[in-house]
Amino acid sequence: MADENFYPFTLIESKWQKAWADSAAFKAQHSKDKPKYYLLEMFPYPSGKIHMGHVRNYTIGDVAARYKLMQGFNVLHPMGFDAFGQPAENAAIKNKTHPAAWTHKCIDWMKTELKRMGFSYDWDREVSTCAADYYKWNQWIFLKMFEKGLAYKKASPVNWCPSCETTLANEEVVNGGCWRCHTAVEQKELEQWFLKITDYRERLLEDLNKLMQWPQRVVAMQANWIGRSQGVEIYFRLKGSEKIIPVFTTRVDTIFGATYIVLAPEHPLVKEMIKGTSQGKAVLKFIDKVAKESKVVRSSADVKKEGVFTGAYAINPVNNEEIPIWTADYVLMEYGTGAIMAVPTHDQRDFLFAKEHKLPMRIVIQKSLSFPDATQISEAYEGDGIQVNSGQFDGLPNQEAKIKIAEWMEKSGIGKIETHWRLRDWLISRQRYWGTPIPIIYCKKCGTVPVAYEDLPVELPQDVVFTGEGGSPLGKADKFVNTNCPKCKGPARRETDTMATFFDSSWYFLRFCSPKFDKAPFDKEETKYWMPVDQYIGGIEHAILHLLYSRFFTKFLTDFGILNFSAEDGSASGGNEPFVKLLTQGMVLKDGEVMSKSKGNVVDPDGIIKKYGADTLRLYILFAGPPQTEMEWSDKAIEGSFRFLNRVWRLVEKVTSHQSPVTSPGEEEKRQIHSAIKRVTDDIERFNFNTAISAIMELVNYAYQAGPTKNVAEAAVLLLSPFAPHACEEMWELLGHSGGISRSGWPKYDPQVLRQKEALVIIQVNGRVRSKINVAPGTSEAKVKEMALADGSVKKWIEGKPVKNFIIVPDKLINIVV
RNA sequence: GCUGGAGUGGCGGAACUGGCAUACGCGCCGGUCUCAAAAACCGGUAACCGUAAGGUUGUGUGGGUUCGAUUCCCACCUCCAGCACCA
Repeated sequence: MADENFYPFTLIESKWQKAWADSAAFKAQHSKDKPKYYLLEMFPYPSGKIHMGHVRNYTIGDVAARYKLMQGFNVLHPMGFDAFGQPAENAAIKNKTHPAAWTHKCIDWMKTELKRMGFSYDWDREVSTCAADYYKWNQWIFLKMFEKGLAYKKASPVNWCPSCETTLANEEVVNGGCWRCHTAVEQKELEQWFLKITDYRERLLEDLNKLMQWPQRVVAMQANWIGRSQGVEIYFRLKGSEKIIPVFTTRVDTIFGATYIVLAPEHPLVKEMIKGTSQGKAVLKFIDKVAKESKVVRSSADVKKEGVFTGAYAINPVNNEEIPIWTADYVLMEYGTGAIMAVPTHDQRDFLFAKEHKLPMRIVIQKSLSFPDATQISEAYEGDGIQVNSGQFDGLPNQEAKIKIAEWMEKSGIGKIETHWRLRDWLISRQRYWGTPIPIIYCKKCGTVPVAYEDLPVELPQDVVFTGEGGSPLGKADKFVNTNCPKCKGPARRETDTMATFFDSSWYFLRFCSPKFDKAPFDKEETKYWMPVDQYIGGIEHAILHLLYSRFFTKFLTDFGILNFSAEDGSASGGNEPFVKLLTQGMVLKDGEVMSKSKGNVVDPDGIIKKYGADTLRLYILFAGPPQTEMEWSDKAIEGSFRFLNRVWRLVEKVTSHQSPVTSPGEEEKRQIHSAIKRVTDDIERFNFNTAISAIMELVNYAYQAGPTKNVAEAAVLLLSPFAPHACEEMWELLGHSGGISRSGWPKYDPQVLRQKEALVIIQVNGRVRSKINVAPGTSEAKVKEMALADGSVKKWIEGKPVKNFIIVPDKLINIVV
């Protein structure tokens, strides 16, 4: 936009982008003379264009990075691309190009766009996960895990997306569907590679306590996902047999109220126990029916619980009671032991089921002195109380009984105190081409053999055909598949699955510390200096997946002796927690909805940059609201940010062109400047960028009202520079400075200046504001009291009423109670 | 159901440890400049009563603590997000 009414942002922005690149202004170097600050934003998947979500994420990070740089920190602020993944493959099938070509084109374009935003990245450290010198180290890490038994292959039912034609990790199944295409996920029995993340479940849970500076909800989500539950595994015996049915419960205090047992329809014992009984046919029919139901339907809460009696009985080991064994769809094979003891009086699901099928009930926890009959109750009582009908445990509070019963059962050998976890091992095999080949060779003689370290990388072959007709494309690349066994040198076949891309992103923050290191995934000395990441910024959608996996990687790499760093203050991350502080930014909405092509409500950053410049876009996206919350994009409101930049520009013009006399700054002006410095500094520290910007606006408004001076202009430009760096560099130069604004130091405020000459004291009568008076700071209470009582409008309110009390907050407020 | 969060003008939002509710911006209204417009600059803008001075009400709802509550406590409502027949 070449309009004389507006400042020439197009020229200015390209000028400074070039200047920063030419002078390597943001190059990070290991140095001992300055404190380090590692600021990281989640790297993007190179889908082509950047969207407003990227703009917001990276602008938040850039302000923090530039601010820390001005404060004199040695800032590491890198950027790269999470470049493997399925969209590239889909694009290849559709456009008849190669995934590599498509990806590289996207990366080039995204880089151009990121540079156009003026982000202060050290581009010398750029990494792409699809580059052989990156994924080589994926393979290297995998081999280490294989050696230590953390990577293993096993046949098991796995999540299968029929549309993507690949397996999925549990973390990638969202509401029973594929996280990417939402197709309903099926179960399939396959032999697949897993990572033993369950070995780290205790530490992954325990160390959440160290993450004091993470959003609580992310910590809660991870704890939830890991899902520890403590209880007792109870051994019921099948009547007329030596077979044991283990049952897991967190409420062992209710064991004396167990009136029946329920097995999941898939439970292997079910088919065995019905052999030759009259119930056999009905049970088989039921099992068959459940098997046909999809997982989604079966787990929806409002569906009525169904089940049938198996005809068999179990012996409750605490009282040798015979209780019937049922099978029902509300018991899941995947959780616990696939069998439950049912206590209808103290579990609502059991209650509903027992009522429906007229099964017996017995109260064993009494909530008050009144003792309802089990036939009278209308719902299960799940709260605390006193044990009844519980043998030698009668009369104990149930929480106490829980411990005593568990200990007693363990001692008597009829149960075992156990901890159950929700977290499962991480399935990483993908039947896809565009990923890291798993460095394993299958030999008829030697079995599963790892590729030798010196033979890495196992390169992805380029000449592969993409038909989109299913099956792993690598499986059809004979040249790739057929190889020799590293051990016996005989003919062998390569693994044709590739790694899930979350493997790639689980350690890229370590690679950034030494992106060109060629002896290991990273240089231990460099990670020791730069790690942990001081501030990590990204979307909430990674609260579980990426953040949990990265924590896992950091822990085992430390255990392997490959990684070694400690947090400087020791508090946030006493070692092996990768991210000290986490900020999850909110989404950018338009018309109350997420921007999407199908809804036609996408605002393209490119168009905004053309119209107003990158500085305006940066400023607006931060000014619209706090970074953690959702923001509503407004085409109208962004003009306010543009107007403001022009207003600052004209302020600088006035100061430089009119040669306004350099007067020594007045008291009030100094106070305004220092107050703004304090507010902006405090707000940036807390990531309250929206209020930081409004503080600068107030300073500029003051300058217009009081008459602009060089002092005010310089302060405003310095404070604004992390937000609108191009315009501020230019204005800084116009104001007669050289050497770049990012090296000019962050302004400091003087608390002395902030001390006011006069304090405004609010006078309240009975808690309501009635008047205001100015007093000298530190005026005695007696004097203030006297002044308040003498105030005309106050007199009116206290007339004829006895004053009961005075509340005085020095230099701030006085409340007269009448 | 459990977990985490949010509810403030016409709109986005502010109020850091209880002390002037609505800063800053958008929008709207008025003015200055101009032949006119754009741009800019200045002023006004929670609701209600009042010409005004001034007053009353007001931060999802209902209670409580306090001299004083958007802020703390209790109960509830609504919305968002995550998990969930988890035994």
